[in-house]
Amino acid sequence: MSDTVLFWFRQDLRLSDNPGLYKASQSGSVLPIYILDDKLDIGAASKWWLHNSLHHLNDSINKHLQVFSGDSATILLNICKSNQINSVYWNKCYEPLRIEQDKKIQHLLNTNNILTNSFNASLLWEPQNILKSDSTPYKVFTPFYRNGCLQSDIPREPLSKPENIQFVDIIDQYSVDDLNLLSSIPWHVKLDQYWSIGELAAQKKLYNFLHRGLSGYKQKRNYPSKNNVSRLSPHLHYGEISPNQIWYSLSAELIDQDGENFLSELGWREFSYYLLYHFPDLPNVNFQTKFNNFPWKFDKELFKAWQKGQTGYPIVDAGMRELWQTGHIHNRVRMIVASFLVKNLLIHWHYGRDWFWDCLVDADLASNSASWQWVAGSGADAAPYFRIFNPIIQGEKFDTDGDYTRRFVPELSSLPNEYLFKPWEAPKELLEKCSIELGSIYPLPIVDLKETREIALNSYKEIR
DNA sequence: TGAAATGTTGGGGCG
DNA sequence: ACGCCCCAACATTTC
Repeated sequence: MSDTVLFWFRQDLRLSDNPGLYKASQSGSVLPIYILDDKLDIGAASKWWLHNSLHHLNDSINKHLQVFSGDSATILLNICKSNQINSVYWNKCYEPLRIEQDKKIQHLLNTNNILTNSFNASLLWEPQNILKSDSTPYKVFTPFYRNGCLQSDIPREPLSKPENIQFVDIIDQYSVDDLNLLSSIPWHVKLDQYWSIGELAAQKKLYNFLHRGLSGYKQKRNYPSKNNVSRLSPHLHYGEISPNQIWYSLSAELIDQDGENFLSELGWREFSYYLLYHFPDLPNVNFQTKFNNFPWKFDKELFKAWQKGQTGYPIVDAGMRELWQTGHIHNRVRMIVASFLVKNLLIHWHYGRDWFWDCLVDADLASNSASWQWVAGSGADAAPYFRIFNPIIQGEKFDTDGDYTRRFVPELSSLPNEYLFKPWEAPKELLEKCSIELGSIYPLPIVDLKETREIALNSYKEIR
């Protein structure tokens, strides 16, 4: 007769390559739980994903998942006490709030004679292990990745799914639906058609990407109408797949230029978590403090136009509408819409951060914070502030055939490529022929690119 | 993982 | 043949 141990699912909603679950299953019968902690801030689209992911997880363990909501520490202690459990397993999270919480939980449980066992299941390299020779953290990606990560221990090899886990149940618990992760307004139903959720879906998506998307990745990943990006980010966020599984899925012959480039994107994910770990203010505070004096403007109407995809710049609007419709934006287009918000509308990156947080199915504190700071120019190893994307040129360059823009801005679909990214320059007759009335069916540009670019550059001069 | 301004070069038209 | 201008094409600098 083995003891019952508790396994606490968090951002690791999978059975394969799950070090905590693997160990737990070797130590006794497993009580698998999920707690929706009331201190966690989760965006609406991400809640939708979580709702579905928990259902998939529950199905994969024959409905043994026990679900709770409230204060993690209190709940854990209560479960352990009322079920005579004296050992708890979980995989670590690396966000500041979690780190702080976990420390307290560990202390609380230990002082109640309950053992705690935690593992790394979500990072290839733990942030505290990668430091410069002067034992301070890296602040630039390339040396972090090349000299730090790649010269350090090779990533842990993925574990198989534990066999024959003995699950135990308790009575009187919530079901996944009781967590109320879905909004009562069914706005999220539109997302259903775009995503398959859960561990199996993540594995399939990786497999498809390796066979159909990886070849030519380095160059083709910049084109939003091509299928050369993995779209694994939401699966990674909830740990339906581990970075280790992705890392080791590239066999030696796949590690060419394209493969290296793809793996380095995992490196950027590591870098974001690394920065967040060493600089816990990253989500809120400019990494480069000189940006604290930047003369941001805030115009509610301009911001709304950006959110709704009504800026009058087709590639920007396509991106913002992709976000609203699908919960996702292609990475190239993320940079374009973000640059437009921060450098043409001169709106603080916090506003963009918050909108993305609510709308993205892959909303992730580390990646979202680091990436907005990158675009704004305020981050570590960020894009220089004066690098300002021109949405016309970016559209012409990266959506050459216009397929992406036409898909999300259908009111312009009959416009020839020549004018697709600058419809206000099209001859009157052509616009009429295409039934496009600018200012009603599609907006005129809400700001002038040249003018706002000048203001942005002059503002930057002020803070230098 | 920029874009615009400025500088340089070289071919062709022309007197 | 030569100088001059124009300007596209490319390179470099600047923001």
